[in-house]
Amino acid sequence: MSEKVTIYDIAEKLNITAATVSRALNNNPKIKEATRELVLKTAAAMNYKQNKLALALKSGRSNNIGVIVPRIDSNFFASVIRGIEEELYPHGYQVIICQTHESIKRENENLHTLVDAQVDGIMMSVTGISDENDSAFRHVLEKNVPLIFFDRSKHIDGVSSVTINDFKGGYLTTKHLIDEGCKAIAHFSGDQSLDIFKNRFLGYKQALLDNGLEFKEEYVIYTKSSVDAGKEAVDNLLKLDTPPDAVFSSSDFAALGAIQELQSRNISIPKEFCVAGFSNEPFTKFMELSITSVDQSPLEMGKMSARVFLEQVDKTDTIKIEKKVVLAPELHIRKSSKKTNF
Amino acid sequence: MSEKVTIYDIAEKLNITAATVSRALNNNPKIKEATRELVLKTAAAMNYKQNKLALALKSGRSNNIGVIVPRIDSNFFASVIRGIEEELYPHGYQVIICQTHESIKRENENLHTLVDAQVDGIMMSVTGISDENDSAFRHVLEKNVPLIFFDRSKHIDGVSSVTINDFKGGYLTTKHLIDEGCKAIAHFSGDQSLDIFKNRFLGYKQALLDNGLEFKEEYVIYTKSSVDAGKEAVDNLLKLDTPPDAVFSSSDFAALGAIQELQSRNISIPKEFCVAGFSNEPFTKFMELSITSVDQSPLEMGKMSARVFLEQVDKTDTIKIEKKVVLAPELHIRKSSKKTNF
DNA sequence: TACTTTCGTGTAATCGATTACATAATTTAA
DNA sequence: TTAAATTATGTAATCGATTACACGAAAGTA
Repeated sequence: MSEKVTIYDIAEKLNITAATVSRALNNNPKIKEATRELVLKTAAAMNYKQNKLALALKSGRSNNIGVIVPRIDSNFFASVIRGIEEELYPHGYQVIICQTHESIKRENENLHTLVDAQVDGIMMSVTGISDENDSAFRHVLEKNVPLIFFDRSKHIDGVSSVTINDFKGGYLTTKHLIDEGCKAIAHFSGDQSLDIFKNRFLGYKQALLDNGLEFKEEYVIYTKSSVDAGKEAVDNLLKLDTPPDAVFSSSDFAALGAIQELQSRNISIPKEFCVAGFSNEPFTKFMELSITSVDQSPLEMGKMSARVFLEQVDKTDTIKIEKKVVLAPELHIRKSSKKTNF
Repeated sequence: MSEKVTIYDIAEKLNITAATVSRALNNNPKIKEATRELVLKTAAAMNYKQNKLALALKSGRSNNIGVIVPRIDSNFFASVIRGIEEELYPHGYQVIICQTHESIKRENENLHTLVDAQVDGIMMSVTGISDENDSAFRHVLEKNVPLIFFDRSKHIDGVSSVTINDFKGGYLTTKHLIDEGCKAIAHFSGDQSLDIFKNRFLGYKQALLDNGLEFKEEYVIYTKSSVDAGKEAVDNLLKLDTPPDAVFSSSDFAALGAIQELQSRNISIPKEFCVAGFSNEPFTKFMELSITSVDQSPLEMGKMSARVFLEQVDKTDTIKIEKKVVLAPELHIRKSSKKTNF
């Protein structure tokens, strides 16, 4: 059933050598036109398909690129991957997916596996929990495999990145809450060893200071990105002597939890308490009480990452390119924080 | 920078041949224990890494599997892929992602590309729009590449599938609406050339008949899976002489659209009108008016697909295996359809 | 005509690993 | 002690494509 046809089979049939067949198929200029046409016709007739594995071995390029994300079943990461796939499809690259589940060990394994599989490039969102050990990343770079961080980035020489301006995202959102009249704004942060959470926090803080509001350490709560974590965080905030009247959450899920908890206590949103999230998860706009959130344009981020990869992949090795692309965040103001009239 | 170490380098250093090195590394029983240890030690010292591409060429197996989905940025498909990846990770397979965007042309291209890349198996959710041309699928089977359909399946000899019992899902949901006292239940369906939509419809119809309700053609509306489509569909239903008092939607998004449209008309849910969806998208449980929906256990579906693949991949070619796994749907009853007390 | 280019194709090495077969080394049996 | 059996290793082909180099034939030049 369906014997594999090789260039040797074509060569034999035409009484020429495989070298000539290869040249004809690759549009090598030093081949007679008549021969080329004959080979092409015969190849088509015999249903020849190039063996990519042989090509990959010979060339050292697999035409695969690897993508490493904490998990794929999150709207954000799935959208980024969609963008990557769409941008790379016309160039003939296949996208290999790896998940870390926020495990450094898994991240390192994935990096090594991808290098071993000789992918032509790696795009990833790092798993943050601080590890001093960059050896897996260095291993990638030593092998001259282009490495690109998206969203969650790290400072490593030779690595390009595509991120959004998280500082600005935090700033804009906080400023918006201030403009709505909020006086005591809390913040849900994530693991600040990750730049994204650090910068959202810094943007938040700066917006407070620039607008004459006091920054209170007790208003900053470190939460996981989950509904339950959001509930618990609000619970803690409301126990304070002077509880806040708004929260800017680095996570939409935590923001949702906050809203659910506030509603269960009959605290009116946005009248008594405003809530804003981050990531613009689909549900934020679907809710009846739609949730204000910062869009990270994941699709664009994926496409941009792919473009950066394409730029790097064919450059001569001599010049080390390191490109930092920063996308603009976009604040979507919705009911959860809009006190003033629509 | 980081020369690639091959078995020839190891052989040279130890004054033996590459064959011996290969055997030692592969735990071939006919190698002297001392030699094996020496090779292993040397390989480790030299930081040897097996070249997967060479192995793939020699063995004809790439250790990659392909997954084709309409789009990746849907919670359902992303979760299935997550399941596949997690199940296959311990077995050393890498997962290649392809999107069709519901285009048959793209689907066929992807199938050919994956076969050309010599993946060891393909798992996919078909793009339904009726095409009589099964040649791409047959091409896969001729090459002896295990092919597994999940969720959206097709009847093709030699192809295994993992689906849920959509008929039952439709039946259960409709029965539930009847039990809540609904007398005139409408249905939003999708492209019925896809079994999933056909079967949900049939389950719906059967539940009506089994419970003495009239089946009305005019209550069945074919919609896209989008919020706007749901709004429009409800709009049309309400124009009928005897408008329905409930809808079972094959899409959560259309169900959401229905709810939004009903609410904008001040029709009370679930008191005057009940709504149920399908897929158990995350937002259905997040809404204040949470939406009744059928869970398809996508994670389990992915894992199961992977397991079916693993069963098939090593079987001798002589026996043709064709496994049909049908998972049970699970109805999640929520506020949008729960008239009676909680 | 004789000599140099140019053109088209063949030869053979290469990418890195695996493995059937051959052979050398060692052990066992007689 | 010698033949037979066993064990460990080497030799070389193979997977399928690409490509530097060699070479014969055709074309151009003097």
